[in-house]
Amino acid sequence: MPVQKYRSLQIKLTPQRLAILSYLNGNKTHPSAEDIYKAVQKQYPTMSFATVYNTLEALRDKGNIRELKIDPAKKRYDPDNTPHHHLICVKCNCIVDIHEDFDLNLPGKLTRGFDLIGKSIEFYGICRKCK
Amino acid sequence: MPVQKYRSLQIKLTPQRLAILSYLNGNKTHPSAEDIYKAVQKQYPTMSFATVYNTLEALRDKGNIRELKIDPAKKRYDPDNTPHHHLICVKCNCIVDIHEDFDLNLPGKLTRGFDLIGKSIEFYGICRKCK
DNA sequence: GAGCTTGATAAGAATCATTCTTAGATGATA
DNA sequence: TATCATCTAAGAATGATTCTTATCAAGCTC
Repeated sequence: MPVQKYRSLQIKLTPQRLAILSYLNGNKTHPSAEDIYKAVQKQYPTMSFATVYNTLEALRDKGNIRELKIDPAKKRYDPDNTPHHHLICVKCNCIVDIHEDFDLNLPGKLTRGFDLIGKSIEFYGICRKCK
Repeated sequence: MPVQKYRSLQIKLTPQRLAILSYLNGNKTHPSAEDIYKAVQKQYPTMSFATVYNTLEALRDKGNIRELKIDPAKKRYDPDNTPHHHLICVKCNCIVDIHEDFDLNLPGKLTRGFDLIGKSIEFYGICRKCK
């Protein structure tokens, strides 16, 4: 596992954190804290939920992962921090990435004095499995 | 209050429900369950949280309100069920409606076998107050 | 390398929004 | 008005997340 790669995160690299980073690296499944806990626990049986949450919070604050507001029941995390959008199944809540750059700008008269930061588009539908 | 207007909802119209509907009618603030509870409690001191949730669930299932997934800490409800998007302050979580029809289509090759239902665009920024 | 300081970990308690349960009350309809 | 399905209220239960506390480890300074 390329520890080097994580140096730039500027957070202390402990074995638990490396295990979480390794699980997230290249992961396309948008896991919840519980998903991550369960996966990493196999390797570190003493892993605690608090460590998972602390690490995710640190990574989010460093801009390394995105916290998704898609599932009202729980937070989900997106390790892919290139700009992209999501296609979500309204039945099973599964999420698929959409790597397409939509040329979309908010007309100046509608910004209501906001300093704009970004945008996010969610498409809703029913996935193949749920049909 | 136009009780007539709510007949089409096909739900039993009790005083508590009418109070909730009246609070929601024309409301542009995207309230949480707690906001609604607090507001309606003034009129009905015996109102319970369960009634608020039950009513919101019924209204949502009838398509009369939208449940917003914008705030990870709590559900928020949008009484405006005409198609529109949102502009959200990342600091105070305030939400402003954007009534602009963006011509936005997901290319067929990206649908991954989903039956598409709809889309939702969120713009993020910092509002005038929070600057 | 020893000691120090800061931050991380583990375990469980605490919190908070939401959902469930139950018994009793009320609206809708004929 | 009688019937019945549904609603209400109160509080318990749930479940994700956050907080607390006591250790422990990493990385710096000397």
